[in-house]
Amino acid sequence: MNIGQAAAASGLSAKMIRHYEHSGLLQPTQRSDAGYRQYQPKDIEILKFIRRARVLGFSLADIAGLLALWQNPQRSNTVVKQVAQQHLAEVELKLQELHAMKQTLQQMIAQCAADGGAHCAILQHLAKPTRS
Amino acid sequence: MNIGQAAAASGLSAKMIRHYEHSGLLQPTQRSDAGYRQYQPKDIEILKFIRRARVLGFSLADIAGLLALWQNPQRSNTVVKQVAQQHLAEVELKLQELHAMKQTLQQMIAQCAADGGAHCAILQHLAKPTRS
DNA sequence: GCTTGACCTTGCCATGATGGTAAGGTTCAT
DNA sequence: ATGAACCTTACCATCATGGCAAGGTCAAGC
Repeated sequence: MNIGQAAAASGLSAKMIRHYEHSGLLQPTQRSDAGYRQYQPKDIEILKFIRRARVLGFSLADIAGLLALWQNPQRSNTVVKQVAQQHLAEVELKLQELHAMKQTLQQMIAQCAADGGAHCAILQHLAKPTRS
Repeated sequence: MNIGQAAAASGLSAKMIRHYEHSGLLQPTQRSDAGYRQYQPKDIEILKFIRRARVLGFSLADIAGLLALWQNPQRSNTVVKQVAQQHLAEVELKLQELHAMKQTLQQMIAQCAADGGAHCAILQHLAKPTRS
């Protein structure tokens, strides 16, 4: 299986698969005589694992740790849970920040007449916020 | 007023103020004989404007546009509102994505025993998700 | 006057995950 | 044997920010 097929099968881009290998997240694969990377079904499972973790927002550094735990029969689920909880905390923090942005933006937009005039509540707020 | 004081007064870092000038967001300021940037009270207001817009998550490109509108007496608040609405839409999109991550992470974490054993619902989910 | 510390200058490199592009080699089907 | 579709490496770009290095400047105290 060449990298293009591995990419299609895993949902990653070929570009990223090469990048993951280069940055140490993946073990270098076997190569064909011409130097093409060869992927086995087992490799595809690893690529899918990475993709799912990326969808959940885990960093590549986190994923490196999760992959090592996954492949270690002596692992402790306590460690895995800690990694996930730490990431969840970061996600929740960003959610709060974005929520605050959303609230303020909505208020500003609601106060803007949008009648084509020069008076603008949004610019006013940015220039000298009345509150928040 | 030197850049350090301008930074303290505006809440930006000196580094970023230089960067904004370099990237065209800010007009180059006057310089002292020694080449130090000199900031007037009016400049501080601009810096504060930028900082407030950054807190709301506007990109530097957006802010360049907002600044130009702010300083244009012929502006139309319709345009300003469009910029804000576009940005709000992006914020809401990211909120949705993060919310989905949070949901899945919470489910995975709730299913993880964390008893120090090797069995791990989190890794299981990443390896072969049952659903979602 | 000279030293010292706190400030300023420019310029380069790094982050994190991803995309693009370029220049070249391979495979396969026609 | 030719062309399309694939593969290879290597470099550059994004976006906003921080860090570091090497050097100039200013003000206060001795």
